[in-house]
Amino acid sequence: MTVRVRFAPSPTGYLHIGGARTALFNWMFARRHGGRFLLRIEDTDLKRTIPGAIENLMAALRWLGLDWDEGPDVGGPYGPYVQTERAPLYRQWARWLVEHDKAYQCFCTPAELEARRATQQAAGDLPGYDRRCRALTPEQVAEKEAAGLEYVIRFKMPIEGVTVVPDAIRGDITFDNSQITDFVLLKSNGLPTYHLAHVVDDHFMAITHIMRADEWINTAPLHVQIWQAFGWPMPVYAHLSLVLNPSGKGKLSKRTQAFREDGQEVLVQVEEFRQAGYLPQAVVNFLANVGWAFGEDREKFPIEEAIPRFELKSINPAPARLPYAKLDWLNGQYIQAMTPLELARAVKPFLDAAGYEVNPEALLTVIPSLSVRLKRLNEAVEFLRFLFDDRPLALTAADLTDKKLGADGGLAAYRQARDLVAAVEPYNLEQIEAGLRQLGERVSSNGKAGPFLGKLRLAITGQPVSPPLFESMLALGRQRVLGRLDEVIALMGKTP
RNA sequence: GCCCUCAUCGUCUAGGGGACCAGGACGUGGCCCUUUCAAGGCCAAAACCGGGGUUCGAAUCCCCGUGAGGGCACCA
Repeated sequence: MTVRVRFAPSPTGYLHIGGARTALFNWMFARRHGGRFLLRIEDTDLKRTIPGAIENLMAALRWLGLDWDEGPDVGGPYGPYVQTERAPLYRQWARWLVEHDKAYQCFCTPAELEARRATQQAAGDLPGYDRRCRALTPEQVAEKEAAGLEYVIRFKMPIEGVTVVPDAIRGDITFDNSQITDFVLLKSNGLPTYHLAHVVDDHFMAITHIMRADEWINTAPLHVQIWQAFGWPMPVYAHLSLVLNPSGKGKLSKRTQAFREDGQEVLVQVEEFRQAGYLPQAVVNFLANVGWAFGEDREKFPIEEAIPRFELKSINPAPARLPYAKLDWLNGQYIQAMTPLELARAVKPFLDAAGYEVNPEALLTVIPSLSVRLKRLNEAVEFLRFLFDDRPLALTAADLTDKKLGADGGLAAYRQARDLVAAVEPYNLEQIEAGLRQLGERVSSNGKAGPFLGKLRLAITGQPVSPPLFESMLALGRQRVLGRLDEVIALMGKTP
């Protein structure tokens, strides 16, 4: 039997990082077993559906490299893959349940239900439907229907006994049936709730394993009962642990912002990770380490290598916060592993977005120094600002002065550096470095080039943090370097 | 309130009765290297929630606490 799994998001928001992990685990499982991974859109909540969500979901999944074998866009033998397009199917099977005494029509209005819930709550009673329509006689039902009253279809949950939910990660979970009310299967607008829709779809789409988030555990007994009512073979359920807020308080939600304990906001939507300059390989690698481990004490790995090792039984059932700091480290590792050309290409869109005109040659010059420094691609913008921004340096003479550089604090040294830059031939890394290093050693009281080169780097880039001096000079070009040195000399000359 | 799940360094995890005075990674601290910032190298601090059992032996199995999370919708 071929393994068939699905990722079934509702288009009520953009793909968030927790959802991405659920998708990843399903995808890995499918790939591990040579099975099929399908994408199904669960859009039965018309009120909460937001425009553009499906496109965002698909784009995010694609960006992560989680390709689906069947889905709304690619089709497949079990379509359609959008629930609102399958509405007649759910109605048909809801009716079947009513006809077989497994479900019933309920005419209670939302207002009535809410009022009763309020009463229950006030009395400290167990909230939940009181099942009054379950006792309706066929005549009463016919009467209400004839009167044109709207109704929903509710499942006839067994009143007594227990329901066992087999879970591939947690083992059997037993629920008292008295804890579960008669849930709505079909809403009055004719669309199904999740409970009915997922069972019908997973059956007709021949799903073999359902990997979904922990939050579904409590309704799983209902789902087990629905499978049994239909008499359909039940797929394997595996409830993945929740991804918590970084603060550890509450689950990560796609609709709320998330904060760390120190109050700093963290990214939640997959799209935000892309915009912040994270690499998809890094994000996927990162996610694979939350709730699952590669083994052999290995944290960094291409996902392809993880696939053959992926097992349901090795999934950790404990809820986890996302270790965001580790993502930064991983991303940095992946950036370091890129070739200069790859990195240049990856960084370019971020520079473009900042309005920086990229001179390919200059960019390539500083790429090697970027490689070990960047944690996120978007950091290149700040780091390379000096290359694109010729505004006068926001520095004071004091910033550029060092006692070790003589009585004038270095003014003479800068003048010599200027002459050197003007004359050096050819203008390349080796020549620039040889000349300036020699100069630095000569002008510094301790005989080391360090102090002078440090100040010179600051003078030329104007940034406390930048690529190393010589690369920066090369990328800038001789004329611009001379211009900046003139600026510095003028500045220091004014305030001796 | 009721029900369900979970529980190893700050965080993510390895561990599935003796191989564990508990391993790795990130982060943190120190040192080295160094023109800034990084990267890199070396070193360090840092955990089995508590209490009972079971057993010759428990991080590993059971029970009870406690804590954290989830659920109790015509939302998914």
